[in-house]
Order: sequence, then structure tokens, then C-alpha cells
Amino acid sequence: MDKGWGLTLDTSSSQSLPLFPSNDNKMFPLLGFPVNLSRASKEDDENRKVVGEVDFFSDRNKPTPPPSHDHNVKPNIVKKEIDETPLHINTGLQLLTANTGSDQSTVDDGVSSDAENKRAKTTELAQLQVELQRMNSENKKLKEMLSHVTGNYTALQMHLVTLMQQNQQRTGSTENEVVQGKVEDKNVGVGGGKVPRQFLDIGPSGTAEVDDQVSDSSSDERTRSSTPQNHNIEAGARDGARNNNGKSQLGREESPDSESQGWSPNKLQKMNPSNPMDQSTAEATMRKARVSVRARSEAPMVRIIIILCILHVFINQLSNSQTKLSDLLLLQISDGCQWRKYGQKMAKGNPCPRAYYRCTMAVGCPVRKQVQRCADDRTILVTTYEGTHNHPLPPAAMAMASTTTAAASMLLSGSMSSADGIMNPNLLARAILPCSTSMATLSASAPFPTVTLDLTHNPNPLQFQRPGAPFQVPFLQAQPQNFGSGAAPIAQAQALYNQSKFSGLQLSQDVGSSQLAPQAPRPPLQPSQQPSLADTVSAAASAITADPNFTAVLAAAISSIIGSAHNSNNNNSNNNTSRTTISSFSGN
DNA sequence: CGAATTTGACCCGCGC
DNA sequence: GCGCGGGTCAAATTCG
Repeated sequence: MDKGWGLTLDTSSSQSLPLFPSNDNKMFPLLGFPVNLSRASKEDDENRKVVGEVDFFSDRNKPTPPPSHDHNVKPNIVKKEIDETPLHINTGLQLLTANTGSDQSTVDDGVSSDAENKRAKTTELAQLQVELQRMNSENKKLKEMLSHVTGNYTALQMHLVTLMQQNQQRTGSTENEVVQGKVEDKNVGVGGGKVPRQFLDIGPSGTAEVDDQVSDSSSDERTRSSTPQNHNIEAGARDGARNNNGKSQLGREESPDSESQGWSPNKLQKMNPSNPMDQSTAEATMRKARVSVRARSEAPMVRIIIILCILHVFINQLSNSQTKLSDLLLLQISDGCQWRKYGQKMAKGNPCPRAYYRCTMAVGCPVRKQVQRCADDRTILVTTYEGTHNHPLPPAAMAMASTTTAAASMLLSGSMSSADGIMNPNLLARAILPCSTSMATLSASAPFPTVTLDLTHNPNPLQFQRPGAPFQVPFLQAQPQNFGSGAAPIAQAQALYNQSKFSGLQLSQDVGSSQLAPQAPRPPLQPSQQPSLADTVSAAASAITADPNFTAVLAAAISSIIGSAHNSNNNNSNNNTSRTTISSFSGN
């Protein structure tokens, strides 16, 4: 208790903030650090109160532990002592010191020991005050860090918009690189081809250009479909699902002809502004949108969580979602819903069976998910969510629902407003995760528009951070898809893999154990050439995993993230020290 | 014994 | 029209 005045105050907080929380634990230390900080500051304000109320001094100094009833009478004793003792030491915090010298001290202590005790208490009080000051200063530092991070995110987003504008001005030639399948080729001739345009509604600057190219009806449609907050979108889809439930349980039939089928040019024509969709169609389409999460089932949870954190920040920023980060984390550990398996099939081109699950938290909930191991790398599980829950969700599930709905709504708002949204899916992907086009992609070739959040590999080390260009986000460096090919995790990640104890992803349980294919050997790891955000994240994860002293590691993680994202020449001493700390931690 | 899972059959859309 | 593949159903089976 005396030592380790770190970020999270004391042992009580470290105990209450396990590294990998269970579902009922609402706080995740690393990702919830804003909350943590606020708590810290709050505690900062309450420190005096705490010091004044807790009786750990009496426990420590008293030769014999006070009987249980002493706690009840303590306040009286304190007052009595202050009033009666002629000596002394008016520290103002003395309430507790008086405790030991009460009438009961006559039981075991003499007068001389009483004086010594008081002296010792005074000394301890002074130490405590010093520690309090230290804590306050640390809290200040943390607050500064937090504001720093917030500022960085804002700057990053601004930079994203700027870069996208530049990208649009240059050409649309690189736009199709991220798209899977051939739809892009078809689309080139459908809605005007590769017309440079601003991405959807990412910011005010983008709307004008969009409006220039779409009809009024389409903009109305887009407004209807994309402007509502998540909850509205969910509500709309929920209504649609309810209507569907009235007709059929599965909702397959209710969907009008267009949306449940492929995205052929004809279908795209139907989506055209000239054929504005009605509300029900939009809702049904929303429900048909899918969000696919690729995660390495044995990947260290910390790494996945941190990547999720980054994903979450960008998705939430773009969708105004208010989901708590910690909730999102919990959901990846266990996505918060109850699922019932209703089928399993062998899919073409993949030796691993695909399992079908249905949400059973409410009768008639239309949400489904599919779980399948990746054919290339069977350690990777692909979980695809479809639909919107028609019932209240626990926080953890709410996080996933909110985030996936945000991604899906962005996707669909683009596809519904005009065909160009499909034409430039990589823009959408970039917007969802601007730091790495290889981590969030959109597949328009699938029967349903699908956002894929890939948590299985690091982005290109050169992508996020360049020397001398701290905010350079290389949107122009769209990379071809290489899912499952193993994009050279860093050595620290390798160490993390080797010592990973956290392979208990809920995802890994989705496919029955009897169906689990033998795990493919891990791709060889290569050292990265330059530090990237993902490297830093992995290093932080390594540190967290390796070292129980979480507060110090948390500071290292925060600092390193700040350092890699900001990397300015502001002589942030925390930067260097934190990196060193990480290295030493990861080296252990 | 009830709930959950398995698994073969069936339905549907799409391409040829 | 037929075959293929994805998705779902529901009886059989397993599990707790």
C-alpha cells in the first residue's frame, strides 16, 4: 500500500481492476483510463476524506488490533481525545492519531509509549501528506496526458479529413485496391465510375460535394438513413425487425427483392437516387448489413483489446456513438449476448465448417451470427454479425451492437445514398479505421454489404508513423488484402504469443471443439523496421502481460501511445522513459 | 428431463 | 430447368 503510487492510486484499485475483467466488471484499466483518471482525480479530491476516515493508522500503530466494537465508538473517541489531550500537535488530520490514545490505551500502553506513538504518528502523517502531494502531481500529469491524447485524436481526425480531401482531388485510381471481389469493376460503369468525391458525412466539408452529385431525393434518403444516431438507427431496424417478425420469424421473406440479393449492377440501379428506397427497405437493408470481426482466437487478449480500442475510437468518433470503451472490450471477451446454435454447414472453399448462431436473449430477435475459421490461418476466427437486436442489451452487448451498428450504418448510409458509396468502399473502410486500411475493409462483393474489422495482424509498420511526419496517415497507401497471411508481427508480439495465457476468447468457443481444426503453425515473425502504433500497442500489451505492476505499465502504455501518435519535439520526458520501461518490461 | 447441440433435409436464389 | 451453394429447420442426439 505504501509503495506503487501509480496511476490507480493504491492496492484497492489494483485489486478491483483486473487485467481481464469479467463481465460484471465495468472497468477495464487500460482502455478505461479516462474513467480511471476521472476517478483518480475524484479520489484526489477525496483523499483527505479518505485519510481522515480510514483507520489503517490505528491498525498499524496499535499493538493490538482494536476489538470490533471499537470501530463503532471511534468517532466519539476521536473527539474525546482531541478535547482532552492537553498536548498537542494540531495537524488537523489528527483524528486518527487520537484513536490509539483513547481510554482504552490504558489497557496496554503506558504514558511513555503513548508519547512515542504520537510522535510516530506525526511522522507518518507527514509522510502521508508527501505521498498525497505526489499523488496529486501524478494525477495532474495523467490529466495532461489525457488531454494530450484527446487532442491527438482530434488532430488525427482532422488530418484524416484533410488527407481524404487531397486523395479525392488527386484521383480515384487507388480506391479499388481495398475492395474485395469484382463488384468494383462492375460499379465503375454504373454510377459514374470513379468520380472523386468526398466521403459521406464524415465532416461538414464533405457534404457539399456529395449533395452536388446526388439528387434531392437521395440526399433526403441519406439524411434519413445516416444522420440519426445509433439508437435511432437501431430503433428503425428494430421496427423493421418487428414487422418482419410479424410476417416470418427469419425475416428473409420480408425483405424486398433488392436488398437481400447480390449487389449486381441492376441492384445498384435500384439503389440509385432515381429510385429512392422507402423506409422499410432502408431498415431491412440495415438489418442485412453485416459486420465481420476477424480475430485470432489465441491472440493475446491485451493486444486485441488495444486494437479494439483504436477501432472503437474512430468508429465512435465518426458515428457519434457514446459507447464506453470498456464495454466494447468486455464484449470481445464475451460479446454479451446469448446465442444458440441452429446450424452448421460446410462452406465452399473452406475445410472448416461454418456455424450459425441465433440470439436467444429475446424471442424473435433477428440477430444472427456466423462463426468460421479462416481457411488460410485456422487460428483466425471470423465472426459475422447480422441484424439488430430487438431487446435491451447488457452493457457489454450494447457496446458491440453500438459499434457494429455504427459501422453498418456508415456503410449503408453510403450505399443507400448513392451507388458511389459502394464505389468507394475503401474510403469507408479508411474512415472506419483510418490508421490502417488493412484492418477495416468493406466487401461489396458479398451478398450483403459487409464491414470487416480485422484484428488479426498489425498494419504495415511504415503505415502509421513516419519519421518526421508524426501524423502522416498513409491513406494513399492502400494495401491489397492479405487476410491471414500474417503481416509480420513484431518480436515483442511473438514473445507475447508465446507466453499468452489468454486464449479464452469467446470467439474460440463458438465453433464446437469437435469441429476445431488443428491449428496451423504460426507464420514466421519478422522484426519490424520502424515503430508503428501497432508496434507500440503490442509492446504495451507485452508490458502489461509481463508485469504485474500494472500502474507503471499503464503509464508506459499511455506514454508510448502518445509518443507514437504525437511524436512531437515537445521534449516529453514521459516518452523516453516510458519506452525504456516498455522495453525492459517486454524483455522480462 | 429439459435445454442445447448435431446433422440431414429442405428451401431459396442464382448462374449456366 | 437444373445444379450448386448458402441458409434454415427440425428431429435426433447429447449434455448437465
